[in-house]
Amino acid sequence: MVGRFSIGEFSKHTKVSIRTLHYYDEISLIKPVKDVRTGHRIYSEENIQTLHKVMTLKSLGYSLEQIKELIYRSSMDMTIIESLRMQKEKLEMDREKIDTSLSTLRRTIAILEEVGEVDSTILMSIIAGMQTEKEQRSYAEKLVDKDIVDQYYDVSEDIKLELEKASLKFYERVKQLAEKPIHHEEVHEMLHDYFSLIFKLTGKDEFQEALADVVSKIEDKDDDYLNEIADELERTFPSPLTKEEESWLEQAMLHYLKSIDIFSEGEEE
Amino acid sequence: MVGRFSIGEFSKHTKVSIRTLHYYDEISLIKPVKDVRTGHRIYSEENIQTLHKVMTLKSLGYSLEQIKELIYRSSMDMTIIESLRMQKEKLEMDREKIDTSLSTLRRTIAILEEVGEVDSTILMSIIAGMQTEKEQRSYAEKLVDKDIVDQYYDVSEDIKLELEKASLKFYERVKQLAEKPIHHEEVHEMLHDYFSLIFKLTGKDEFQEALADVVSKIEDKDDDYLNEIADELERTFPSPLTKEEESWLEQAMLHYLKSIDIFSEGEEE
DNA sequence: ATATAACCTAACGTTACGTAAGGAGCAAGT
DNA sequence: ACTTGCTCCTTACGTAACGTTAGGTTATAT
Repeated sequence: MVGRFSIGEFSKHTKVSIRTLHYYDEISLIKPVKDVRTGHRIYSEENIQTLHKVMTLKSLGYSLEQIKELIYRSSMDMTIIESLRMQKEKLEMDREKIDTSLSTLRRTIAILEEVGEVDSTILMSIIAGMQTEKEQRSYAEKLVDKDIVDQYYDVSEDIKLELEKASLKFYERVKQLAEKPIHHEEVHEMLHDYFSLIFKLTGKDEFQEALADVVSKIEDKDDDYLNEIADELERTFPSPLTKEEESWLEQAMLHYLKSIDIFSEGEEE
Repeated sequence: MVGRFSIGEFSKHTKVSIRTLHYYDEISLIKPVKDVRTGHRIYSEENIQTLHKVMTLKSLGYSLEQIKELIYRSSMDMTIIESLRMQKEKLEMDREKIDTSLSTLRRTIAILEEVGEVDSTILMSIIAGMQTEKEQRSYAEKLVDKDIVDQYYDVSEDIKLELEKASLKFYERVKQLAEKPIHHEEVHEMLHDYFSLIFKLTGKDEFQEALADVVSKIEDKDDDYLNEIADELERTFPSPLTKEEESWLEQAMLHYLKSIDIFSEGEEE
């Protein structure tokens, strides 16, 4: 007899586990002949071909259920091309997700290598920020002109890294100082450092412009709409600060902005 | 009471399903307080932060088991950087797989759009060939000089497509003609077309050179080794032809090569 | 008081197998 | 004749991260 294998031989030959073959038999994907007397499965040459098709489609990411449907038509016509296109789209989406995750991981690793140890809540919110950059952009475009948004987000990875490190430091200092009075010198220093860096990285004029734009855009919208957006923003991109720290920071910022005429002249150093 | 939510409120606020919250409670990932009287879960602000960390890490591809370990240390030290690196490597591997599958899908779709309908076995073996291009290269490098292998594989997608379409046609014709005598005119024509195209696409001289190299390399090795490789090759990249078609083709090729002096002068047209 | 909404626990379904557990049939060695 | 040992069989639980009933209890609205 040529081309008749026991399940063990078949498994060795195809490098597919016996359990897998049992399973494929069970779900009627590959049904070998059965020896009526012993109940043993007998595989043929044809089963090799079929198994090979299965493995091929599996490597393209198809489920066994889909494979079962595809495999038993003898000619691959226009129906299958649709299925291939869908599979392609699915994989393209998977790839995009992986790409953003990889970018996030690279940047996070870079940050940690420089900074050493970080409060986990803060780090997580930075990571979340990176992971949701695309969504952030769509949100931002609801509030600000697209070219301003582009200008803010289309910067080099290096600059992003600097900004992320700055935010990290900033949040850490907020958490440290949140007990102190808002007119304390260290508080002033912290805010000064933060704004200076932002000015340096995004350009002072540009930042002003964007800010002014946001303010004017916000004035146009009605409150309900703004509350809705604010709510959704909080959900999607939560801050690492507690409610108390948040309101403390708000006070401190107001005080700082009042104390120096922020949008007037050059900052020293 | 500020920041105390029922599970329904919490679910609406975070957009995480109630079932998921139940599950996270069950596996001790997020444990809200429980009203001792009613048994109802009561979520706090802190739970929001934790849930947010969970979602963030999940978006990076971590399992809930891994997340549980990562999440309850307050500072992210050098231990986590290792974990991030591993996750990065994992994603990079995933990405590579997806990329080869996408390339295969693109090429397959292109073929089907041009050719229309195809025998499924043949198409599958072409797809399998595309999916295993990398492995094929490593195998080829065992038999042929690396630069010859490179020369063969490092060609444009267009040329690859041409070759794949040619193989497809070729196999189809083999299956059609396999009954006929090997000296039949159509058989001669088929082999002529096939070799002509290969010569055109890879260059006749280059093909000869590669072939000669293979032959000389093979002569060096001992039979056991060659049989082993041949066996593994058959397993990994099976042909769409049956045993009979295969041996018919071998005869036909021998006849063809004898009938014309293949490596002599120019082919017409 | 009663209807309805919100909550609870328990448990099965999903995907593609891995991993025992327990048993049958057949050969070789003692 | 008995015991190993090998290959095969079926049955069935475990995995990850929930979705989806089902059946029962509590909270809120009328």
